[in-house]
Amino acid sequence: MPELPEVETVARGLRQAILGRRILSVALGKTDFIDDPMALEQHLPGRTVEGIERYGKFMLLRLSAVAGANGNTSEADRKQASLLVHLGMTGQMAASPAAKPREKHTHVCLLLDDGRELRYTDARRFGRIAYLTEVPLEKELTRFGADPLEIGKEEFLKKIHGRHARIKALLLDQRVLRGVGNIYADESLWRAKIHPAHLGAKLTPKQGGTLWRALQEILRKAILLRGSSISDFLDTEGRPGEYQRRHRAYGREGKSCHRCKTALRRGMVAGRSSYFCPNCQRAPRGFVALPLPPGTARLSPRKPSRAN
DNA sequence: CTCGATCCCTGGACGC
DNA sequence: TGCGTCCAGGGATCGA
Repeated sequence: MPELPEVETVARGLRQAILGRRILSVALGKTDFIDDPMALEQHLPGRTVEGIERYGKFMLLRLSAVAGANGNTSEADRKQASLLVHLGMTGQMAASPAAKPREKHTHVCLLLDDGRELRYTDARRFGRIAYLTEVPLEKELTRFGADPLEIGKEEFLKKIHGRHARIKALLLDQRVLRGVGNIYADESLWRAKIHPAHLGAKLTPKQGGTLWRALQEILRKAILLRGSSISDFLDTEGRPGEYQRRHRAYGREGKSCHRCKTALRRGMVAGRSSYFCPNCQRAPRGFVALPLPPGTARLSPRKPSRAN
Protein backbone atom coordinates (compact mmCIF):
# COMPACT_ATOMS: atom_id res chain seq x y z
CA MET A 1 0.00 0.00 0.00
CA PRO A 2 1.86 2.98 -1.27
CA GLU A 3 2.33 5.74 1.28
CA LEU A 4 4.90 8.50 1.23
CA PRO A 5 8.05 6.31 1.21
CA GLU A 6 6.70 3.99 -1.47
CA VAL A 7 5.56 6.84 -3.68
CA GLU A 8 8.91 8.57 -3.21
CA THR A 9 10.61 5.33 -4.24
CA VAL A 10 8.53 5.08 -7.40
CA ALA A 11 9.03 8.76 -8.22
CA ARG A 12 12.81 8.37 -7.96
CA GLY A 13 12.77 5.28 -10.12
CA LEU A 14 10.64 6.97 -12.73
CA ARG A 15 12.93 9.98 -12.73
CA GLN A 16 15.80 7.69 -13.66
CA ALA A 17 13.74 5.85 -16.22
CA ILE A 18 11.70 8.33 -18.21
CA LEU A 19 12.86 11.89 -17.62
CA GLY A 20 13.17 13.65 -20.97
CA ARG A 21 11.17 11.04 -22.86
CA ARG A 22 8.44 12.13 -25.20
CA ILE A 23 5.02 10.52 -25.20
CA LEU A 24 3.99 9.29 -28.65
CA SER A 25 0.63 7.69 -28.00
CA VAL A 26 -1.79 6.55 -25.33
CA ALA A 27 -3.55 3.22 -24.85
CA LEU A 28 -6.16 2.79 -22.15
CA GLY A 29 -7.80 -0.19 -20.49
CA LYS A 30 -10.42 0.31 -17.81
CA THR A 31 -10.83 3.99 -17.13
CA ASP A 32 -13.21 4.30 -14.18
CA PHE A 33 -10.36 5.62 -11.99
CA ILE A 34 -9.28 8.27 -14.50
CA ASP A 35 -10.82 11.73 -14.14
CA ASP A 36 -11.19 12.39 -17.86
CA PRO A 37 -9.83 9.54 -19.97
CA MET A 38 -10.31 11.35 -23.26
CA ALA A 39 -8.12 14.20 -22.03
CA LEU A 40 -5.22 11.76 -21.76
CA GLU A 41 -5.69 10.55 -25.32
CA GLN A 42 -6.07 14.06 -26.65
CA HIS A 43 -3.43 16.00 -24.78
CA LEU A 44 -0.58 13.65 -23.82
CA PRO A 45 0.88 12.74 -27.23
CA GLY A 46 3.72 15.07 -28.23
CA ARG A 47 4.60 16.08 -24.69
CA THR A 48 7.92 15.45 -22.95
CA VAL A 49 8.24 14.38 -19.31
CA GLU A 50 10.13 17.31 -17.85
CA GLY A 51 9.96 16.51 -14.19
CA ILE A 52 8.61 14.05 -11.66
CA GLU A 53 7.64 15.14 -8.18
CA ARG A 54 6.02 13.54 -5.22
CA TYR A 55 3.23 15.42 -3.51
CA GLY A 56 1.98 13.48 -0.51
CA LYS A 57 0.91 10.15 -1.92
CA PHE A 58 0.60 11.63 -5.40
CA MET A 59 3.12 11.67 -8.17
CA LEU A 60 3.21 14.62 -10.47
CA LEU A 61 4.53 14.12 -13.98
CA ARG A 62 5.36 17.56 -15.32
CA LEU A 63 4.81 17.66 -19.04
CA SER A 64 6.08 20.09 -21.63
CA ALA A 65 3.86 21.83 -24.11
CA VAL A 66 3.16 19.67 -27.14
CA ALA A 67 6.29 19.48 -29.28
CA GLY A 68 5.92 21.23 -32.60
CA ALA A 69 2.87 23.10 -31.40
CA ASN A 70 2.01 25.76 -33.93
CA GLY A 71 -0.88 27.94 -35.00
CA ASN A 72 -2.95 24.88 -35.76
CA THR A 73 -2.49 23.52 -32.29
CA SER A 74 -5.10 24.20 -29.67
CA GLU A 75 -4.43 26.79 -27.02
CA ALA A 76 -4.26 24.07 -24.36
CA ASP A 77 -1.55 22.14 -26.16
CA ARG A 78 0.76 25.14 -26.26
CA LYS A 79 0.93 25.15 -22.47
CA GLN A 80 2.61 22.93 -19.93
CA ALA A 81 0.46 20.41 -18.09
CA SER A 82 0.73 17.65 -15.54
CA LEU A 83 -0.33 14.09 -15.02
CA LEU A 84 -1.41 13.50 -11.45
CA VAL A 85 -1.07 9.88 -10.34
CA HIS A 86 -2.22 8.24 -7.12
CA LEU A 87 -1.31 4.58 -6.70
CA GLY A 88 -4.21 3.82 -4.39
CA MET A 89 -3.75 0.43 -2.78
CA THR A 90 -2.34 -1.64 -5.59
CA GLY A 91 -1.12 0.80 -8.24
CA GLN A 92 2.26 0.28 -9.88
CA MET A 93 4.06 2.32 -12.47
CA ALA A 94 7.09 1.33 -14.50
CA ALA A 95 8.58 1.55 -17.98
CA SER A 96 8.80 -1.64 -20.02
CA PRO A 97 9.81 -2.45 -23.57
CA ALA A 98 6.69 -1.95 -25.66
CA ALA A 99 7.05 -5.47 -27.01
CA LYS A 100 6.91 -7.03 -23.58
CA PRO A 101 3.50 -8.54 -22.78
CA ARG A 102 1.43 -6.35 -20.51
CA GLU A 103 0.78 -7.45 -16.96
CA LYS A 104 -2.78 -8.20 -15.97
CA HIS A 105 -4.68 -5.07 -14.85
CA THR A 106 -2.59 -2.73 -16.97
CA HIS A 107 -4.90 0.20 -17.62
CA VAL A 108 -2.69 2.97 -18.96
CA CYS A 109 0.15 2.62 -21.46
CA LEU A 110 2.07 5.64 -22.67
CA LEU A 111 4.27 4.79 -25.62
CA LEU A 112 7.57 6.65 -25.30
CA ASP A 113 10.02 7.81 -27.95
CA ASP A 114 12.62 5.20 -26.99
CA GLY A 115 10.48 2.16 -27.73
CA ARG A 116 9.32 1.66 -24.17
CA GLU A 117 5.93 2.09 -22.56
CA LEU A 118 5.18 3.75 -19.27
CA ARG A 119 2.59 1.42 -17.79
CA TYR A 120 0.17 1.84 -14.94
CA THR A 121 -1.25 -1.34 -13.45
CA ASP A 122 -3.76 -1.39 -10.62
CA ALA A 123 -5.78 -4.48 -9.76
CA ARG A 124 -8.23 -2.75 -7.44
CA ARG A 125 -8.30 0.56 -9.23
CA PHE A 126 -8.33 2.53 -6.00
CA GLY A 127 -5.79 4.79 -7.61
CA ARG A 128 -6.46 7.94 -9.57
CA ILE A 129 -5.06 9.51 -12.70
CA ALA A 130 -5.87 13.00 -13.88
CA TYR A 131 -4.60 15.19 -16.67
CA LEU A 132 -4.52 18.72 -15.29
CA THR A 133 -3.48 22.09 -16.60
CA GLU A 134 -1.93 24.65 -14.32
CA VAL A 135 -4.94 26.18 -12.61
CA PRO A 136 -6.90 22.98 -11.91
CA LEU A 137 -3.67 21.42 -10.64
CA GLU A 138 -3.05 24.27 -8.23
CA LYS A 139 -6.61 23.99 -7.04
CA GLU A 140 -6.15 20.28 -6.50
CA LEU A 141 -2.95 20.63 -4.51
CA THR A 142 -4.18 23.28 -2.10
CA ARG A 143 -6.45 20.71 -0.49
CA PHE A 144 -3.48 19.04 1.14
CA GLY A 145 -1.55 19.74 4.30
CA ALA A 146 2.17 19.97 4.98
CA ASP A 147 4.74 17.46 3.84
CA PRO A 148 5.64 15.49 6.99
CA LEU A 149 9.33 15.57 6.05
CA GLU A 150 9.37 19.34 5.66
CA ILE A 151 7.14 20.46 8.49
CA GLY A 152 8.87 22.01 11.49
CA LYS A 153 8.24 20.86 15.02
CA GLU A 154 6.33 23.95 16.09
CA GLU A 155 4.06 23.87 13.10
CA PHE A 156 3.41 20.17 13.67
CA LEU A 157 2.50 20.82 17.30
CA LYS A 158 0.17 23.59 16.27
CA LYS A 159 -1.66 21.31 13.86
CA ILE A 160 -2.44 18.61 16.41
CA HIS A 161 -2.92 20.82 19.40
CA GLY A 162 -6.46 22.05 19.80
CA ARG A 163 -7.80 19.18 17.75
CA HIS A 164 -10.28 16.91 19.41
CA ALA A 165 -9.79 14.15 16.89
CA ARG A 166 -7.72 11.10 17.67
CA ILE A 167 -4.06 11.49 16.90
CA LYS A 168 -4.13 8.67 14.40
CA ALA A 169 -7.04 10.26 12.55
CA LEU A 170 -5.00 13.45 12.37
CA LEU A 171 -1.91 11.67 11.06
CA LEU A 172 -4.01 9.99 8.38
CA ASP A 173 -5.84 13.17 7.39
CA GLN A 174 -4.24 14.33 4.16
CA ARG A 175 -5.46 17.88 4.83
CA VAL A 176 -3.29 17.93 7.96
CA LEU A 177 -0.26 16.08 6.65
CA ARG A 178 0.14 14.77 3.14
CA GLY A 179 1.57 11.29 2.63
CA VAL A 180 1.07 9.42 5.90
CA GLY A 181 -0.97 6.23 5.74
CA ASN A 182 -1.86 3.40 8.06
CA ILE A 183 1.55 1.76 8.24
CA TYR A 184 3.65 4.80 9.04
CA ALA A 185 1.06 6.25 11.39
CA ASP A 186 1.15 3.10 13.51
CA GLU A 187 4.93 2.82 13.33
CA SER A 188 5.42 6.43 14.42
CA LEU A 189 2.95 6.15 17.27
CA TRP A 190 4.59 2.98 18.52
CA ARG A 191 8.01 4.61 18.40
CA ALA A 192 6.69 7.67 20.27
CA LYS A 193 4.79 5.47 22.77
CA ILE A 194 1.51 7.19 22.02
CA HIS A 195 -1.75 5.30 21.70
CA PRO A 196 -3.49 5.84 18.33
CA ALA A 197 -6.77 6.72 20.06
CA HIS A 198 -5.18 9.49 22.12
CA LEU A 199 -6.78 12.85 21.39
CA GLY A 200 -4.57 15.32 19.57
CA ALA A 201 -5.44 18.05 22.03
CA LYS A 202 -4.39 15.87 24.96
CA LEU A 203 -0.85 15.27 23.76
CA THR A 204 1.72 17.06 25.84
CA PRO A 205 4.19 19.25 23.90
CA LYS A 206 6.85 16.70 24.75
CA GLN A 207 4.78 13.84 23.33
CA GLY A 208 4.05 15.90 20.25
CA GLY A 209 7.72 16.62 19.75
CA THR A 210 8.60 12.96 20.16
CA LEU A 211 5.97 12.00 17.61
CA TRP A 212 7.18 14.61 15.14
CA ARG A 213 10.72 13.27 15.41
CA ALA A 214 9.62 9.63 15.23
CA LEU A 215 7.54 10.28 12.14
CA GLN A 216 10.39 11.96 10.29
CA GLU A 217 12.98 9.38 11.28
CA ILE A 218 10.73 6.52 10.26
CA LEU A 219 9.78 8.05 6.92
CA ARG A 220 13.42 8.81 6.08
CA LYS A 221 14.55 5.32 6.98
CA ALA A 222 11.69 3.79 5.03
CA ILE A 223 12.67 5.80 1.94
CA LEU A 224 16.24 4.55 2.27
CA LEU A 225 14.89 0.99 2.34
CA ARG A 226 12.60 1.68 -0.64
CA GLY A 227 9.40 1.42 1.33
CA SER A 228 7.37 -1.46 2.73
CA SER A 229 6.11 -4.40 0.71
CA ILE A 230 3.24 -6.11 2.51
CA SER A 231 1.50 -7.92 -0.29
CA ASP A 232 2.16 -6.33 -3.60
CA PHE A 233 4.18 -3.12 -3.58
CA LEU A 234 7.04 -3.20 -6.11
CA ASP A 235 9.30 -0.36 -7.19
CA THR A 236 9.94 0.62 -10.81
CA GLU A 237 12.48 -2.19 -11.13
CA GLY A 238 10.03 -4.75 -9.86
CA ARG A 239 11.80 -5.05 -6.53
CA PRO A 240 9.96 -5.17 -3.19
CA GLY A 241 10.89 -2.69 -0.49
CA GLU A 242 12.71 -3.68 2.66
CA TYR A 243 11.13 -1.58 5.38
CA GLN A 244 8.52 -4.19 6.32
CA ARG A 245 11.36 -5.97 8.13
CA ARG A 246 11.61 -3.00 10.43
CA HIS A 247 7.94 -2.83 11.30
CA ARG A 248 7.43 -2.74 15.05
CA ALA A 249 3.64 -2.38 15.17
CA TYR A 250 1.86 -2.62 11.83
CA GLY A 251 0.54 -6.12 11.18
CA ARG A 252 2.07 -7.51 14.38
CA GLU A 253 -1.08 -8.34 16.32
CA GLY A 254 -0.29 -10.94 18.98
CA LYS A 255 3.45 -10.65 18.40
CA SER A 256 5.84 -9.52 21.09
CA CYS A 257 6.61 -5.81 21.55
CA HIS A 258 10.25 -5.12 20.69
CA ARG A 259 10.56 -2.92 23.78
CA CYS A 260 8.63 -4.74 26.50
CA LYS A 261 7.65 -8.14 25.10
CA THR A 262 3.95 -7.55 25.70
CA ALA A 263 1.68 -9.03 23.03
CA LEU A 264 0.71 -6.31 20.56
CA ARG A 265 -2.96 -5.68 20.05
CA ARG A 266 -5.23 -4.41 17.33
CA GLY A 267 -8.10 -1.99 17.58
CA MET A 268 -10.17 0.15 15.27
CA VAL A 269 -9.21 3.82 15.20
CA ALA A 270 -10.32 6.25 12.54
CA GLY A 271 -11.98 3.31 10.80
CA ARG A 272 -8.65 1.57 10.28
CA SER A 273 -6.96 -1.40 11.85
CA SER A 274 -4.49 0.01 14.32
CA TYR A 275 -1.68 -1.91 15.94
CA PHE A 276 -0.17 -0.89 19.25
CA CYS A 277 1.48 -2.13 22.41
CA PRO A 278 -1.07 -2.07 25.25
CA ASN A 279 1.77 -1.61 27.72
CA CYS A 280 3.97 1.04 26.06
CA GLN A 281 1.10 2.97 24.50
CA ARG A 282 -1.41 3.76 27.20
CA ALA A 283 -4.97 3.71 25.93
CA PRO A 284 -7.36 6.53 26.74
CA ARG A 285 -10.23 5.60 29.05
CA GLY A 286 -12.88 3.53 27.42
CA PHE A 287 -10.85 2.31 24.50
CA VAL A 288 -11.51 -1.32 23.68
CA ALA A 289 -9.01 -3.39 21.78
CA LEU A 290 -10.12 -6.29 19.62
CA PRO A 291 -9.78 -9.68 21.26
CA LEU A 292 -6.69 -11.55 20.22
CA PRO A 293 -7.59 -14.09 17.58
CA PRO A 294 -6.94 -17.66 18.63
CA GLY A 295 -3.56 -19.01 17.67
CA THR A 296 -1.69 -15.72 18.04
CA ALA A 297 0.26 -14.82 21.16
CA ARG A 298 0.30 -16.93 24.20
CA LEU A 299 2.62 -16.74 27.13
CA SER A 300 3.61 -20.37 26.90
CA PRO A 301 3.88 -21.28 23.26
CA ARG A 302 2.38 -24.60 22.39
CA LYS A 303 3.32 -26.81 19.57
CA PRO A 304 0.51 -27.12 17.09
CA SER A 305 -1.06 -30.47 17.80
CA ARG A 306 -1.38 -32.59 14.70
CA ALA A 307 -4.02 -35.08 15.74
CA ASN A 308 -6.09 -35.38 18.87
C1' DC B 1 -15.77 19.60 14.11
C1' DT B 2 -15.69 14.74 14.46
C1' DC B 3 -17.44 10.39 13.87
C1' DG B 4 -19.14 6.17 11.69
C1' DA B 5 -21.20 4.01 7.69
C1' DT B 6 -21.11 3.13 2.81
C1' DC B 7 -19.24 2.63 -1.62
C1' DC B 8 -15.61 1.74 -4.92
C1' DC B 9 -12.62 -3.02 -6.32
C1' DT B 10 -10.11 -7.54 -6.43
C1' DG B 11 -7.07 -11.01 -4.52
C1' DG B 12 -6.06 -13.70 -0.77
C1' DA B 13 -7.40 -16.21 3.34
C1' DC B 14 -10.48 -19.25 5.29
C1' DG B 15 -14.31 -22.65 5.95
C1' DC B 16 -16.69 -26.49 4.25
C1' DT C 1 -10.36 -28.94 -6.25
C1' DG C 2 -13.67 -25.63 -5.87
C1' DC C 3 -16.83 -23.04 -4.35
C1' DG C 4 -18.82 -19.05 -1.26
C1' DT C 5 -17.86 -15.53 2.17
C1' DC C 6 -15.26 -12.18 4.47
C1' DC C 7 -11.84 -8.79 4.72
C1' DA C 8 -8.34 -5.19 3.68
C1' DG C 9 -7.86 -0.38 2.75
C1' DG C 10 -7.31 5.34 0.64
C1' DG C 11 -10.48 8.37 -0.23
C1' DA C 12 -14.96 10.59 -1.30
C1' DT C 13 -19.33 11.44 0.48
C1' DC C 14 -23.22 11.70 3.45
C1' DG C 15 -25.80 11.78 7.61
C1' DA C 16 -25.73 11.96 12.71
